[in-house]
Amino acid sequence: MSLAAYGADDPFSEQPGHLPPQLPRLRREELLADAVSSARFLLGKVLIRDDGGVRLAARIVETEAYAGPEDRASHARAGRTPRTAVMFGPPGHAYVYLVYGLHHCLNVVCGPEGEAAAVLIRAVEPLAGVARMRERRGPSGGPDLRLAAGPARTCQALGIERELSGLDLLSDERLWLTHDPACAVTAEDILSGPRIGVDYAGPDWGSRLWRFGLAGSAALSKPFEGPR
DNA sequence: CTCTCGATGCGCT
DNA sequence: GCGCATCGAGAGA
Repeated sequence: MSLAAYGADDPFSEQPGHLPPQLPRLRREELLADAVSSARFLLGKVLIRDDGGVRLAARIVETEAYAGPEDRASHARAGRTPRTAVMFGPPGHAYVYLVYGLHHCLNVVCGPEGEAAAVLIRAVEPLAGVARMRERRGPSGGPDLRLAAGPARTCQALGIERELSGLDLLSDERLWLTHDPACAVTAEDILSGPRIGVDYAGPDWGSRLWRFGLAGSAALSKPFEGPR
């Protein structure tokens, strides 16, 4: 994958009005599958953010699957509430929430309408607009490749907060999902492991290997255990 | 390197 | 009122 393809090395790439390469958006039918399939599918897809005219781009390298109301680790476990209503809607919308009172996390709603399945975006590799991401992350941002190595770091780097919850990632002009062949991932490069921070869900739902990551990426939020 | 702990807002039981 | 799909600073080894 080359940063140059996104104009990251172009000093004009972060000026308002700069036109990014036209990558095709994901289509809604591509997100109709269950949460586990969708979590794997989203690896290698490119998230684009229009941050007040500054174009940010990042490759998704880590995800987690959340099944729906029956999944004791999912926010949908309490049923449809004002906060989680978007999860019960059609696939392709963003579900953004505040956790621990200070951090935001981004999910992609997937599966048929009413299922309330979703995929948590846990880490991305910066592709364009790295200077802006660094500004947003502050002095503890670390190396470029680790600017968005975590679900809350991803939201902080991309300027994603609750006001964006509910937007349609397949049509919105502020945040959307695209295909880029240069960023594609093959099945044998996908690692899996237990979801992070969901022990409260009990031994069954808490131990499912529903966290997925791109082998070899320096942007993973934490290592995956075991060989391959 | 690993571990512990505090920050902090709010949705839901 | 409880408890969180996290992060970063600081201490110790």
